[in-house]
Amino acid sequence: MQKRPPRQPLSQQQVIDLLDSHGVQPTMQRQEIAQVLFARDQHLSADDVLKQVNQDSARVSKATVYNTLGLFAAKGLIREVIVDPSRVFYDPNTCEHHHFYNVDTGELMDIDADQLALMNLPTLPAGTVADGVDVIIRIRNQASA
Amino acid sequence: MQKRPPRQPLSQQQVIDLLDSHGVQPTMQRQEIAQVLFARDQHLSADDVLKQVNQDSARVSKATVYNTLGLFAAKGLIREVIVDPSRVFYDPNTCEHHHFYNVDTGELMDIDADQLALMNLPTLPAGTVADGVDVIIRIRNQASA
DNA sequence: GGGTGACGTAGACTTTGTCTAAAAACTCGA
DNA sequence: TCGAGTTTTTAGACAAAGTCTACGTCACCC
Repeated sequence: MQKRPPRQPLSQQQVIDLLDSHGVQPTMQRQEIAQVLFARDQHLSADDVLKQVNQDSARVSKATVYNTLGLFAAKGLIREVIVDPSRVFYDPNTCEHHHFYNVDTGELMDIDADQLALMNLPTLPAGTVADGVDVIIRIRNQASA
Repeated sequence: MQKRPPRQPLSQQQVIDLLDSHGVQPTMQRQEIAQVLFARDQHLSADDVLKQVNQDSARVSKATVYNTLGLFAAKGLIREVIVDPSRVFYDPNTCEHHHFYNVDTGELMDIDADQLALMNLPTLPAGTVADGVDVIIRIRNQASA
């Protein structure tokens, strides 16, 4: 768990420091991807990242986007959010928090940890350690069937 | 929410009644699929169901398996569980409960609702209604990195 | 210069799931 | 029983997300 990072576009130096501090070599491609991820408080799929990174002619390959997102997640820079069977979202907010997921629109919204408390965490199965707790509140638009 | 259904293999009549009572026409294929789903307390992917239904020469097509699982979920017979980016699991237990998901093994285990309480449900975004709450506790094997 | 290791890449490939068009199976009244 | 209309099933084509492979490039170090 780390402090919530700032949400204005980061300077190149800030991005480099961020990567460095998580033990990630700050290559050009990784910096580009980090810029996109941390530019604003948003939840992006791999494909979103791929499109945004490549929209103004800077070219990063699909394989690199997937590799990098996996690396960032493994290093704790971002968090995978699994709510939609068709794709994984990546969340630059690594503070403890949870999610609303609008089934109709595909929209994903944060819920601050202090808005939703969990009581009585159950004992884990023997030989296992906790890796994280995800709470997803699925919502629908009122009008929809 | 309904009572937890029995978990011994169901008689054909029980299956027919179960489908009927949820407003699902009990065709042969749907009965076969329901038998597999409700045979034991287990979480199956669509592919698991497809294989089990077809293992002893009874033939149900892929399209029908997917259609039927979707129908059963829509009618509240089973519940979709989204924990793994690569596939959806179907849970015959529709009582309120949550899940452990072992990231190392892919194993999915139930947590009874009374083992884990949620406090302070946050207010929903305007114009939306709740559709369900999923809590997933991700766990790893102790030995693994 | 030449070796080494980390990184990036294109494109083929895999897997999960959806779609389409047609066939088969029920329903129900006459 | 016939036949029209509806529902269900089907094979196979298709789509999308993600992975893999084999190679290319670059930095570093001797």
